[in-house]
Amino acid sequence: MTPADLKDAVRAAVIAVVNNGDLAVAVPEDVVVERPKVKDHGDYATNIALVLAKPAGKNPREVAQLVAARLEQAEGIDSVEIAGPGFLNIRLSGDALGQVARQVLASGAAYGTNDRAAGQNINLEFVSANPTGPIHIGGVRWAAMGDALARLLQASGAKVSREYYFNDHGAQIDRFARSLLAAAQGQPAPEDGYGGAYIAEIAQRVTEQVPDVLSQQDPQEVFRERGVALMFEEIKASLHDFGVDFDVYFHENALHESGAVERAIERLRGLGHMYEQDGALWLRTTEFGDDKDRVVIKSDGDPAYISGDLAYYLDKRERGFDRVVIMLGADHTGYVGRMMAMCAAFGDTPGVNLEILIGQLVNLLRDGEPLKMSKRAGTVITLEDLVEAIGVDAARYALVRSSADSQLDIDLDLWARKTSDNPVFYVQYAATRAASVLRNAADLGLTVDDDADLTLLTHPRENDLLLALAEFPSVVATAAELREPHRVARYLEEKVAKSAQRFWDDCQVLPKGDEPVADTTAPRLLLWKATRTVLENGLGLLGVTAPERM
RNA sequence: GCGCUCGUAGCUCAGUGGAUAGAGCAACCGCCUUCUAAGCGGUCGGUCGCAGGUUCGAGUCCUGCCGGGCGCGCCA
Repeated sequence: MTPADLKDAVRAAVIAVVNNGDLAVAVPEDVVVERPKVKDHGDYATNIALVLAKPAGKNPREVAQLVAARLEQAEGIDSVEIAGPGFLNIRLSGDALGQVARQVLASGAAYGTNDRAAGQNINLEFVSANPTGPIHIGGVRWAAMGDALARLLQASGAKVSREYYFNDHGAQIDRFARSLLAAAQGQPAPEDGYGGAYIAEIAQRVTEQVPDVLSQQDPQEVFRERGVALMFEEIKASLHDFGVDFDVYFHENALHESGAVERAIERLRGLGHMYEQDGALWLRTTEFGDDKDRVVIKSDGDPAYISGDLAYYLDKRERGFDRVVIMLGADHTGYVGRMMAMCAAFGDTPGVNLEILIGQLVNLLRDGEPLKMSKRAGTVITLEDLVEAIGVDAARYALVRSSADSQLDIDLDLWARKTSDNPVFYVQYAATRAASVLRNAADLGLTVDDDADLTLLTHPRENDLLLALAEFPSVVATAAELREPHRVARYLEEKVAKSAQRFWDDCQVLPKGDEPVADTTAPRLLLWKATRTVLENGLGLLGVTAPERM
């Protein structure tokens, strides 16, 4: 009996009461079944009676009694109590709960997947850091969270394309090229240019590739082209080492070279949303809620930055994506209005066809002090720095375990620690304990028996753990739907790992010394295997490994 | 000034309108001759920034105010 099964049972009970003529209401499509906070309130609770009371014109406790009487008859349900204003507190029969472990094993690596987003074709763009330098800490949050979200959406049945928008067009690239040239000539960085050791390094590599670069006719062009390519490879490589690979690396330049920008502008012109003023071409975004209209082609004839966004959005839609999701840093909050207006100008629905997720900034702390970053001083903290300090698993976990809405402080000392203070180690330790029990069992010649008698799992710790495992699919679905991967991390930590550690502490599994094999050994082994499966699957969704031993 | 966002325990953070607001850390007290003590149990700790409103019910939704962050260019 999973929560989903229980929902069906509750709904069936309501239908029965309605068909019986005792209740005159429309049966809701979805009913809420949740784990009560207080243990005395049973395994699950539903507020269905409170929801139906008003439309039914009865008081909630009356409705509760009608539904409870039916629900109590359902298979797998031990008891239903009416509590408080009209909650139904439900207790499952021991066997129904134990079945969860068997279901986990039957699904294996697929346990937790769901079809809530089936049929959606999603384009997920994230990181998209400029190719003018290494990926710094701001982009890393999205690398971890975007990749986790992609995995979650896929686990919910969506088709997902991970995409990286590579801004290799425009003035910033010129500044980058000038900076490389200056470095190669042994001159200081230009006033508006980029500094730091990586500039010198890239300049050096370009010089190695083209030894006579400085005597060529247009050396800056050589530095631009080769420098961008080298930076691009470096960014791709460090993301790959971080466990993040994209399906498409889209070059902004392509939009300008292929005529896609012009086509997008023509489309909008045809829809009547473009106008000329002061020698520039404008998009009337105010018509769609933006606070000012936006210049698309500047009066000097050059395309403004937004022109690329127009063409890029249209391109994504034409490639067949019905949902375009873009993850941006807090320094891009000002974009949202114009992007949504643009989406509407194309005749699409903002919030559905286009979603923009904004993530707040990340601070790194060492010895309780924030690490200050300065591009000028070259004290930029990069993805590699973070990985070097705490490792890929800890970095990814730290970055996804908090809501993107809140600014995040990452204490490097804490996350580098190999103790239980460090949340990722806490979860991984639970996973290794599960692995170790299974390994030790195998050494004793005990295999996991799918037919183990699960009614023997009656200990409160076993009960808690089973309830935790049963929640996994709905946690995955919710996290995907709300675009909140942190829900998975919190679930693994606070529900699964916690329950598993307690289970370990109170419920011996394997015989010690000359002890005979206990009746509980087989069902407990099965429960451990199910636990290991959920931890593996859950950590996998976050891009974090589940080690066999530590 | 306008817009977005955040404000929950000493600290870092959970809590998609439900019951007595949770977890980890920190502090203090316990539990290892036996499957990993890298763990477990317990104590302490809160006017959910403030004030109104909506609701049977508000940390959650609405309004105003206070405080922090970010953004408001024919830059990209």
